[in-house]
Order: sequence, then structure tokens, then C-alpha cells
Amino acid sequence: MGTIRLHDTRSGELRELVAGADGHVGIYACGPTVYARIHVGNARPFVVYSLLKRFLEHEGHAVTLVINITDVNDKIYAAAAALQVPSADLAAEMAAHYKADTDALGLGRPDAEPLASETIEPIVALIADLIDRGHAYAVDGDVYFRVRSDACYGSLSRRAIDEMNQGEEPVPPSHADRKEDPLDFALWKAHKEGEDTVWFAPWGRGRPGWHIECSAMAEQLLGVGFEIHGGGNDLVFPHHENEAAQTRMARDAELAQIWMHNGMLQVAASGGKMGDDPDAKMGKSLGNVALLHEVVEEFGRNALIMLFAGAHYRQPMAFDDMRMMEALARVARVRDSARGLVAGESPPEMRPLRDAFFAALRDDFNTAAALGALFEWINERHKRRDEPVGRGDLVEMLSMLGLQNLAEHGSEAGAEEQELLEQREAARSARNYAEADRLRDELRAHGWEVRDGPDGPELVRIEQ
RNA sequence: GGCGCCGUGGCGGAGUGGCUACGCAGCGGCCUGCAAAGCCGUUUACUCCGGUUCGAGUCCGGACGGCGCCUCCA
Repeated sequence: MGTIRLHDTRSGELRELVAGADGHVGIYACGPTVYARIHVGNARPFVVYSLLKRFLEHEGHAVTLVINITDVNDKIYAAAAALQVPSADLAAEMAAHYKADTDALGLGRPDAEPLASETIEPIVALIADLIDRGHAYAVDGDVYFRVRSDACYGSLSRRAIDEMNQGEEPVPPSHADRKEDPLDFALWKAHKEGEDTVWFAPWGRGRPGWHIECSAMAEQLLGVGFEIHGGGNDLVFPHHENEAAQTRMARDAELAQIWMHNGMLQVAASGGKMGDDPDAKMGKSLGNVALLHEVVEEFGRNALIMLFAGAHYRQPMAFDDMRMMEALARVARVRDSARGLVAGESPPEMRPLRDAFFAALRDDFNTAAALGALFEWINERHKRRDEPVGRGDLVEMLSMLGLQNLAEHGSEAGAEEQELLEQREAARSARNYAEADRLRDELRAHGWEVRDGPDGPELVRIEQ
């Protein structure tokens, strides 16, 4: 084990991860708002934090990963109204899709996936505390956070307070004067015409604002002052700034120690289908989305994880079909290499490359550099092709990426394919190469590639 | 306009004050009926201009270019 450092947005530098009691590490990552099916961009944080959990556990920590589901939100009301369905039904449907789509990534589930709609009591209690402490105020059923009462406001996103505005939804003229200060943001929104879900609070009927939902859900499951808060870097301001401010003012403590932010997926306006140069963040509002389940169905989860792991999590990442094809080739390289490894430990001389892999992960979870070490290990393994090489190191490394399946024995070809292979061998023996090649093409159409080796032909499953 | 990030070889993408990242693709060779896989060899780098330094893609300043946030967004 060694020191693990992670980039902290607040300080702008790498900070050592300091675990809590008994080596416990709590991670809270902002999950999706469920008003439509998620796109591959939404999957990046899911993958990054799921893999981070694996790595931290490997390093001896007990990890609790929480990824929330925002199921009460303006966007959900709007989408449900457009579809003429109850907003709660739409949210439930899309939450189910979200779980199925991320299940297909094969990385397991987070330890907790709280719903905003099931956290209303803690949310109301948190708002009440803020009002009691003078950091929030109720006006005509709305409740607003008094931004200027927090001297540290802006410290996460490092913005000067006078250069900010909360924007929020278009404010009707009748509401324009509700806020004491334009900077103040809503903790509770009074029920409005057309909204079909409502909860009761001391200051009136309504529903929570987005930011307070996360503060409450995180505290419920991880307490205050947990180790890592994550999310996309588009959430730094205002979402995470507001989350941090709410908890700071209500609890006199910081919500999280390290604020991690992953970079955006960049994609062309076509959604990455046409090979155009990526030129903008993938986003539902831009219409340039590639849906997660479509990408997984087309290229497989191995390739998508390989793509994500191929770049540092903080960097923006280009996404398109060409890059998925390249990721698929990397997957094939690993699987081809793993074939032929024997059970057991790897040669000690190859240990430094395994160690380099983990050292890279300890240095701000640099999966790209780690993958470089993994491929160097593979190259070294091939140079030793005349001696048995244990798969131990490779399985250990691949497990960090959720790709250990690449080192496992693939399924055997079916009887039909075996029959075709035997027919091809017969044709080869008869030097009827035209027929042999035809049978090889036929096997390829079945998804199996023929590789003739010293010990006879072998059938190898073609990646995706 | 403000804040932040980035600019590496055909493409993707790490890293580092002096030593081949890595992957994909290309080229030559070995192997092979031909392929595939693999091996050997090999081509192509650090946006530009100043500065610091014995030495800078690597640090500092500037220019140009790109991206994110500043309104919902992973």
C-alpha cells in the first residue's frame, strides 16, 4: 500500500486521501436526473467512481460508494408534461432504465442509490436548520439560501461572489422580489400549477431544490466530512458550490474532504456517428447524444470501459465510433495476449510493471498511465512466449478496470462451428484451399476466427 | 467579459528539467498454403515567440488556437 493522491478541485492540487476510522472511505457522486435515458457521457462518472472503489478496496480500504438518483426536478416535470404522463411515473421508468443501462456495464451497483423523493424528511430538516441558523429564509412558500451569509461561498469553484448569479429558472415578475439577493438560490420551491408531485413542509406545500437534495442524501448515507465527493466538472458551479455552502452553514463542517471532478465527453453534433471532429460537450440540450445502451449493444462494455480507462479521468475525452473501434482493438489485444497464459503467479521479473500499474493509480487515479504499464506487461509476456507465464498479475490489473473477463477462458464454439472447422481441416489436407477459405469465411460470419497454429487450428471469438 | 483546463508523432493519449510511455494505424522481415495472432526491425512528437538553465515538450512570460463553467446538464 502507499499514499494515494487525488486532485481536489477546491485547492486545485493533488491531496493525499486520508481515510476515516478503520480505513473507511466514503464516496458520493452525483448521478443522473432521470427524465430520459442516459447517454455515454453520463456513464463516465459511473465508471470512474465504480473503478475508483475497486482500486481503493484493493488498497485495503472499506469503501461506501453512493450515487444518487435525482427524481424530483424541473426537467422531469417538463418532460412528463410533454409526454402527458405523471412525472413520478416518468421518473420511475427512467430510473429503471438507468439501472438496467448501467447494469450492462458489468461493474456492479453502488452501495447506495438514494432517491430524492425518498429523502424528503432529511431535506426538510436540513432546510429547517438553515432557517434556524439564519442562513435561509422563507418567502411566500419558497425558501432561499442566504448566499452572502457564507463567507466561504465561492471557495470551491474559486469565483468572486460579485461575478456570480444563480440564474435558475426564468423568474416570473411576481417572484422577482422574493429573493433578498439575486445570488440566493432556492432550497424549497412552493408548489406551482402543473406540478403533479408535492410534499408538505412547515413553510408550505412544494418540493425541494436540486442542490439541497444532494446535501441531504450525502449526509444521510455518509455523514458530514466524508472523504470524496465526485461528479462531472460541469457541476462545480453552481451545484457543488451550493451543496458545500448548505452543509457548511448548517453543520459548521465541510461536506467532503476531496472534491473530484471528471472531464466531459466531447462529441460532434452528429452524436459521433459520422466521424466528424468532436466540437462540443455531449449534452441532451445539444442533441448530440449517443445513448449508453446503444453504445454498449454495438461495441460491448469492454470497449467502452477501455475507452474511458484510456484517458485520465479529468481530461475531456473525444467520443465517436472510430475511437470505439480502436478501443475494441485494444480489448482484442489484451484478450489475445491472455490466451495462453497459465494459472498461477506471474514471473517475479515482471513484477515492476505490475507495480507501475498500481503506482499510476495511486497518482491521481491515472488509469491511462496504468494501462500503459499493463500493455508493457503484455509485451513482456509475449517476449516470453516460449515459457509458461502465470496470469496472476494480469488478472489483478484487469480487475481494477472491471476487465478481468478478458483473462478468463472464453466460451467454447458450438457443435456447428466445430463441424465447420473439421470440414475446413479436411479441405486443407486435400489442398482444396478455395474450399478451406470459404469455410473460414463462413466461420467468420458465425463470429469465430480461425487461427492456424503449430498445434492445429484454434477458434477464437471475434470481439463484438 | 470573468474563472478554470488544454495544445505531444497519421489518429488517440500518458509522462517527465537530461533516459523507447502506451494503444491504434503504416512500412520491411520472420512464421504461414493464404491469412489471423505473435515476434523482430522501422517511420512520424512535443503550437509559435521570448526568458531562466550546463541542459526545456517539461519551469516563467507573451501570442495564437481549442474546450468547460459562469442558465438545466455527468
